[in-house]
Amino acid sequence: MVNLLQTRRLQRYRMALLRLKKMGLQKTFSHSLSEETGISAVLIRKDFSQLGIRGRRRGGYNIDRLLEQLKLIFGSEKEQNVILVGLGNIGSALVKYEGYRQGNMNLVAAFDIDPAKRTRRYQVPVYSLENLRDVTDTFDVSVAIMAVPEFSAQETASYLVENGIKGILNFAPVLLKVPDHVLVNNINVMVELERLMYHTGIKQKA
Amino acid sequence: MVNLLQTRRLQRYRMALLRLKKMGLQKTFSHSLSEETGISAVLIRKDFSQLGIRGRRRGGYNIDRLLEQLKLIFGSEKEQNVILVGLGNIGSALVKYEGYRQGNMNLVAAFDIDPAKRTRRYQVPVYSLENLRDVTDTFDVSVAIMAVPEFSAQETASYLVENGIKGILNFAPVLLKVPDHVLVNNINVMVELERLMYHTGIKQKA
DNA sequence: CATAATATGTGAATATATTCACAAAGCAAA
DNA sequence: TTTGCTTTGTGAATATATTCACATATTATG
Repeated sequence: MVNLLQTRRLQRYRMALLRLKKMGLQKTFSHSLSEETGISAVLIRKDFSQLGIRGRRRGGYNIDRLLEQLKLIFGSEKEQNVILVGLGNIGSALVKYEGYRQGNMNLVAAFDIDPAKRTRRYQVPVYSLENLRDVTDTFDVSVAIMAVPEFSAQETASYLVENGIKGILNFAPVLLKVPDHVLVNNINVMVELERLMYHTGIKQKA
Repeated sequence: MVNLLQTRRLQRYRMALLRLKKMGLQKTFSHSLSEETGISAVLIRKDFSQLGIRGRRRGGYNIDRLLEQLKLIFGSEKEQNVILVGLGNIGSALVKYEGYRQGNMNLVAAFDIDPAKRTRRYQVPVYSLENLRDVTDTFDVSVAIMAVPEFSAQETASYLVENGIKGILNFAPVLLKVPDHVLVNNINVMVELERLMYHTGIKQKA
């Protein structure tokens, strides 16, 4: 019912709506949202319409109601637990990050092969991957952030999947081979930078 | 000529090719690349064809030649300089990151408003944003990584643009308003996590 | 040299996503 | 209550991306 492209947009709507709400607004219009999100007004209306969210022909959309309905669609009233694997540069940054709560998430544990990393210096307990199953069982975790080096990425991913992980946020620049029921989202800083380089380069030539 | 969708794929090809090369292979086939990248073989051939890259009707594609041609298309033989703005959690991780060189990039300086951050503890000099123009002029920088808090993101972005930045890799969860000639790429960890949550949730219900 | 096998290359068909164009609803004001 | 303006909601048209189907080139082999 809701496809991948849409989820991305829905989140943009949500973020924009939260911003507008914080500014004290109570209602909004497809055009304002468009302004705020960069998504065309028609498309916004189509999305809402398709999701069964309806506005008023002149009064626009009620922000609170909208947020509520988006929350329903995104599901997960209850907080969801996440784990983090790999405490390198990116991993350590993510363990210090404080925004999980805001997104209704909770980072419950981190994992690293290096015993030196497994100290109490971090905000969450750090374990060896051997303890993975314990943690996933205890906290009912199905999503993992994976910030491990490229060479061990596939192995780690397979291990995570074996132990019940169904969603992986992967920072390694490799295409992970996982079963169909597992979803991988990739974040690759270098790739994004290179794309910028390429396009600024093009502009110079033109 | 090369659209945004394609650049993403081209980079995947490049990464996969580098991997294959490292494994000692000299030639490859659209099917192998498909296996490696998750992109369909036909689409790969179409892409190559459209870019004027031709293989042999039976021998497949020569990896070195392919890489060379991709490099030509991506342009930028010469190293490009990048700056980093904001030394919070993510910023500090990115300043420590060592992979820029590999992508033919060079992180030349970082910026932060907090004077305490402007020490020599980091691998690159850290300045106040007042010195931005000096740095961009000296190093001919047109791309910036922006890892600043949400509330100052728009302001920072505008300032960067005023000072000649044409590409921004933005980690703040806001849609930046920039002139048409500026390209923004967003990376948002929370959004990606939420999408995973959403989809693993769906699977549970189904 | 003929034949079989393998991959590429590409026009046509299909699928997907987005915009256009406009009717219908709702509010405001005369 | 009528008129006019605004904004939603949506079928149809367009644009974009991907796959199908197959002709064509190339190599290997008997």
